[in-house]
Amino acid sequence: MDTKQRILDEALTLFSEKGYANVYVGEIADRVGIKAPSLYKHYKNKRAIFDAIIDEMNARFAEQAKAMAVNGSDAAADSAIYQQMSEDHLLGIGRQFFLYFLHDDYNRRFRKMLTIEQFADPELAGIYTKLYVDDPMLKTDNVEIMTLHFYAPIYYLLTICDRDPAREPWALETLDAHIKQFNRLYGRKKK
Amino acid sequence: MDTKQRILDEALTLFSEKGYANVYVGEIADRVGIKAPSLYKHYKNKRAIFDAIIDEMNARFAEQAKAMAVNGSDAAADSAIYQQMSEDHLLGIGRQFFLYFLHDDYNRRFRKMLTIEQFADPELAGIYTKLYVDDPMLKTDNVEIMTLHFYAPIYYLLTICDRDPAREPWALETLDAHIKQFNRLYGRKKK
DNA sequence: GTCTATAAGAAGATAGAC
DNA sequence: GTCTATCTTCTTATAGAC
Repeated sequence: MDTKQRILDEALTLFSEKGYANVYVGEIADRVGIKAPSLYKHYKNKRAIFDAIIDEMNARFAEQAKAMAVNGSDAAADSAIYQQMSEDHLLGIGRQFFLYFLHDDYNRRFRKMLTIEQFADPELAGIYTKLYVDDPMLKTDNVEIMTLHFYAPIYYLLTICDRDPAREPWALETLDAHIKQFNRLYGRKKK
Repeated sequence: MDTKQRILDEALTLFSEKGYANVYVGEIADRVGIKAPSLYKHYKNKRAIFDAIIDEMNARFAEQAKAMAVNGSDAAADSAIYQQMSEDHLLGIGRQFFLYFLHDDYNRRFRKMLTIEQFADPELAGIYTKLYVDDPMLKTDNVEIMTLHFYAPIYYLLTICDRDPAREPWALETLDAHIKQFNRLYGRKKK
């Protein structure tokens, strides 16, 4: 990875742990293995590093959305989507989503950074809401509440683990129990 | 309100909007109507203001918990608690909880401040988890998932409104729809 | 592109008069 | 308890050599 990208990477790590204001350029430079002034050959100033992270993220998620769009836009089938899935399939989807977002380094750091910075910058609040509210929710027909009932507990468990990673085993148990119960309440297929 | 308390109040407001590091002592002093150095007659340093907020919060919530304990510790009845309630009663509980936490100034500001600072300080993470995970959850018998299904969507809607207050009307509609659906899935009494 | 040296400014905190 | 003046430290950012 080139220096310019490594700066972004280390900066994101630090921002996600301490927040933008608590991270000093010298700290980022240290981690990259250069001195602070060298960093200014790659980025105009500290804010430009932050903005570059946001830009990169927007690009990544746009790409992800494009890939999703292939199979995710069949609105007519939405209302039946949960009933048609087997419990095992639902469990798989839940676990996959949960573990991916929890452990994928980029997602985890970016989510934590947004959590910290959301109230200071309306643009960041908008990005957060888009990623964790608007994008995941199926709003067609009457499935909005069903999706809320499926998704909100998963989101809730995710934020708990972000705060306290030691709770992950409990969260995974709870996640499974949640989805089984969800399937009992909403589902038709039993296996 | 005396100056010492007003400092706490203005500091909490600022911390909840911008985070600890982005708030300057001079800014707090300005809002109180004094100069920064005067502030040091009331608190040893900036951190002491923050700590005093945490202490005051701990005291408030401890008191609140004591009041709750009078009627909230009947574990044996927990498993039936949701079934025995009418839909209107459930709706009332949900709305009351949601609106109180959203609009009570102290709760709102304190929650936002914790959201911002949680990753920088394990103690704050612990407080957040205690307030929004451990305390609200009934862990007795098999009600844990049922409570999760009732509570997680409410918590989720709360965080959305913290980020974007304009979504409150939508959140209230969604809240009602959630609870009605919850009651349909879990409840027995219909009115 | 990286370094050392350093400027420029911000922010926390203290001294001492009133 | 509040003020003005000031100190000190920290942090961003630039200058200029290599």
